[in-house]
Amino acid sequence: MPQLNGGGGDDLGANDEMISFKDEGEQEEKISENVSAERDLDDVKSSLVNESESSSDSEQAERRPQTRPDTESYEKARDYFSEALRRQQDGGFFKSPHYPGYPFLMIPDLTNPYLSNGSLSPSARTYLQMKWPLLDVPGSAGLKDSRSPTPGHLSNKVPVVQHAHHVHPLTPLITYSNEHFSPGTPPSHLSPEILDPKTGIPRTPHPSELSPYYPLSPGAVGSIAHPLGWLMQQQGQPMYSIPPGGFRHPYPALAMNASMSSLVSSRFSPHMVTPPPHGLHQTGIPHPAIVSPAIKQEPSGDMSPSMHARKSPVPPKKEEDKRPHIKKPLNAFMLYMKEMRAKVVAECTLKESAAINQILGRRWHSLSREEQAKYYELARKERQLHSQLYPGWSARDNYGKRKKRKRDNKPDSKPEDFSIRSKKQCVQYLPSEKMCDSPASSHGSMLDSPATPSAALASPAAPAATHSEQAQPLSLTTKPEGRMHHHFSLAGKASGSTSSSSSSSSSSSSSQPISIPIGTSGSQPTTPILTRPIPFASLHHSMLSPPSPFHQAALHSHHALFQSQPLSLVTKPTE
DNA sequence: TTGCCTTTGAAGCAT
DNA sequence: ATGCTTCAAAGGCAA
Repeated sequence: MPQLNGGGGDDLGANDEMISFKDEGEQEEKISENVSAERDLDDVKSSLVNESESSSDSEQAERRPQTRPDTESYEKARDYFSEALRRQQDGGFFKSPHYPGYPFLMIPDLTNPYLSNGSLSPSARTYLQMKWPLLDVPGSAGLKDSRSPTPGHLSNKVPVVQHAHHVHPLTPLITYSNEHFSPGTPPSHLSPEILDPKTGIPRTPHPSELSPYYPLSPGAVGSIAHPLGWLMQQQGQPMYSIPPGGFRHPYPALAMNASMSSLVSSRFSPHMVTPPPHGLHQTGIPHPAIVSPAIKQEPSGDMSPSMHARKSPVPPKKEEDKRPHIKKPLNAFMLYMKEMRAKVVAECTLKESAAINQILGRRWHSLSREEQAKYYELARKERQLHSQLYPGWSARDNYGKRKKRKRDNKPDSKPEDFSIRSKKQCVQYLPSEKMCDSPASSHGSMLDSPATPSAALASPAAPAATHSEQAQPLSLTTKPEGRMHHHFSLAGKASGSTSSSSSSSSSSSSSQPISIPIGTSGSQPTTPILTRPIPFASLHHSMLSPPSPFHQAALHSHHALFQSQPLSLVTKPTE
């Protein structure tokens, strides 16, 4: 029932494909997925790569024959993957926790839908599939830092080792940590130290600095770090070493904290406070979210991180921002990306994030509400955790830290620039996407997604499911033209806008923005900027409680909007 | 070496 | 209240 989609109806059209895909199709999906994925990738790639080389031949050549070192590993991964699939089919894999990581956070919430349900939603399976295979990959081990604890060691069974690019499924929760743990990362005991963003040199923060961000004592904070963080980290970044011991301990604590958050808060402290055994992980580790840019850049070198970090005396540069850079919590899609990226990467040789992200975006849309709901909830939890960890933090703190986006360029960039940038015109691949996952891509999900989250918020566990049910139908309706739902904010994004304009212009579309194949073919043209019909958020907020009615209403409105002005392309004038 | 590209979502800011 | 902007991850690529 949850998935009305089955009945989906017309709208599903797009969705249908996807859904079917996922559901039982998973197995098939895998198979087909590989194919499709490759195609998608190829398409994307070609598009991205650009016009210059478009020949399919070349593509193929690229794919297979090339035996890049990476490729090999990927290949292996694939093999494993296949095996994994088979196994899964057998059911073996399912047993393991869907989200290995979740448990940590969610432990408190055993009831939590994610975990609780033994049954994995199709998507969940997917996750596993992806994850496991990768995890298993022996070859990948090589990638990882030798120092990293052996997989077995780390987790019972969960092979933590992944391809360098692969992120542990759990990562999401840990996300904060990624960079943190980079090789250069200071030893845990140093945790209190904060690297200077610019220099990368560790410095000791003033208490005052910390206070806002670290409600807990610094040490405490370290303990807070997401347990998985370590795992994740290393996965992502081969180098940073995971303290062998560090790992486990923290988890429990973390788990409690994270999920329990408010409830457990009291407990929380005690755990945190606990002195770290080795000094590392528990206390020593800075929360993942706190990142110093410098760290990232550190060459993953070989040096043991600890040595490194400490090396630099830390000339406190405190000036500008003393505050450690606390990253934003990942949103649902980002979490999804983290998980799936590995899979996508494994499926094809493509490594470009841009291309991969496009694919992921499509897939995201193709996910069923339930599946998406999971991520939304996860994201919600993550935000919650984040807020707890960093009560004073606000997204705005990070504003301006990230280099500037193109936005800066925008002004500069004139039409000409567009052409330049146009390198990736989305439009190009739109057509190709056809197959892809998602025609639906843009449209339907948009509605859902927002909805879901809200629902989730309303009631963490239940809502998701419920919501999904309702959402699905709705989404169905919405579907198509909807692409627009997309983040129109893109308009805002300079890049998007610019490119879009360029693309549109190139394709001639400013006038016909909609040239985009709405339903099937098109996925989202990044280029065209659509106007957003209704702020979902607002709707949700207001209507959290009444799900169905609300959704419908929302849909309708969306629909209406869409139809009325389905895609209004906004060419984003560069400012 | 740095930033772009690309995706969606969340949050903040501006109007 | 609405819309726009920035940032989150990630990794190849371009300048």
